[in-house]
Amino acid sequence: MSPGEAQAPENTPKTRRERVEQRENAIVAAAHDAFVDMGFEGARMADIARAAKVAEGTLYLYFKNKNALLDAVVGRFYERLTEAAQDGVQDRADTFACLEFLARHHLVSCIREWRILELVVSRYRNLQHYQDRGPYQLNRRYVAIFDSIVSLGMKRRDIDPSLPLWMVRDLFYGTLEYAARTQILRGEQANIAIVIDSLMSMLRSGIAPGDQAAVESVDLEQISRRLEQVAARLENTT
Amino acid sequence: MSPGEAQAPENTPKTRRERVEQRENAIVAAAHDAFVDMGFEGARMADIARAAKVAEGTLYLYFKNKNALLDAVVGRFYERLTEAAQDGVQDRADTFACLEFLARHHLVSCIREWRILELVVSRYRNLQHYQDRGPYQLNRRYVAIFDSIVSLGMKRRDIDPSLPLWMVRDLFYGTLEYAARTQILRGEQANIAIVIDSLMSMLRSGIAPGDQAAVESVDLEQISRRLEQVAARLENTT
DNA sequence: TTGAATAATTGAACGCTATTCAGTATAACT
DNA sequence: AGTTATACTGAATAGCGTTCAATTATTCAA
Repeated sequence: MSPGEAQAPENTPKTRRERVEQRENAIVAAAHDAFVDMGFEGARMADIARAAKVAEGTLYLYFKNKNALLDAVVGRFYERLTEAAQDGVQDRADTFACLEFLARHHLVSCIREWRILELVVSRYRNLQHYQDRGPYQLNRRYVAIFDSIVSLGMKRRDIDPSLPLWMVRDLFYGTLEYAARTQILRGEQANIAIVIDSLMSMLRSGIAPGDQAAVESVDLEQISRRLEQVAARLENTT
Repeated sequence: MSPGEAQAPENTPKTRRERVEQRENAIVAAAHDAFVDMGFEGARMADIARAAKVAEGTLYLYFKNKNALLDAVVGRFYERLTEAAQDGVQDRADTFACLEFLARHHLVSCIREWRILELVVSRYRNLQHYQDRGPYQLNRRYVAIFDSIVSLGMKRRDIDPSLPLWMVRDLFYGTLEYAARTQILRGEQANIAIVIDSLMSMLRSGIAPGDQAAVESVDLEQISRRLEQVAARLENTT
């Protein structure tokens, strides 16, 4: 209100909406840290309240219960994930280049925010009514980016259209999640490049050796040409 | 002890060891059902005790705590899984035939005992000290079967030896777990065949269209033979 | 068969944590 | 300033896993 007042939202926000939002952010941030540090069960509502500088009861004015608090934390994770994925895909034309970007992005994000992913895995993957909870829709939105790349790739015949889309998706994200876990368990610094290269290689030509598809189709052409030459000579001779 | 005694362990087992074992089985069975029906958190120790016809305190004589009870339930799951996998692999020579068997076995088992798998995912995948708990070793033993198939496949050059073994493993089991979840979420009856066929196809030749490797290598042989025929005739003629 | 010694079992009591709610303080508006 | 509506508080509640003093069953020597 006072004209010279600098817009410093961190100290004394003026509107009610701002105050509420700021408090919600503080709570979600406190919950994020508590969950990451202690896991879902290990994090106590009392701790979260203290960290957010709020009474325990106040948490329940902002979130129905501990699960809803987790939904909020995980929701923000998916928002970050989706935004970055969208950005990276936009300026890439080639199907496999897009897939490689998405793979690297997913892997790096999963490794960086591994504790969040653990929460997702352990608290959503086993609930019948997961589909009713917030992060489900956000997950759909994230995955939709991948789906559109693959659909387009199938139209372009970069990807075999007879494969079910969901199966390609399960292979892609299933592999990446497992690979991320492997990297985490290994400790050391994670070797992103090897994972991505291997995955892309397997996507392009399977697990058989020597990238046969490419190599042999070259041979095939050469041999075919040679056959025609020989056949032509034979026909000329006789 | 008494000579005419029929071996009926269900009613009045004689030795202490038998009694203890029988009770342990009853407890694990009760825990299994409770976990499957209600999930880990939903299942109450009081319920399990009642179902096993035992006092609550008795559970703690047999298992250190609720987690140890889960370890026992999951341990038995892995034992079943490993035994069947071992059996199926034994009488199969071809690398890809083994992989296909393992894939189908894993997928079918995961779908059949989905609730158990949910427990595994939600309670082990996020613990730092998972490696200390019982089921870790059993999981290793199970996965070792796959590893030995792939290692042998690499020696035989059925599988590209430059791929990291762990990466092939992550692709295999990551894909199958995600695919199992997809099948479960879809409801209906699960379509095992499509999952397995798609996976094997992607393993053999990636996601590119036309199964080129296999098809073209057959063409290659045919053409090569034909070329020799023509060449032979040409040589005879000239 | 006895009876002491040992082992197994019980269930009420404990501690811990998410959640609630009656009471209190703060903001909004006239 | 006074009044109403809104936001906040933290002690009280309830439900669960876990413990342990008391009780019952089993073993085994005499």
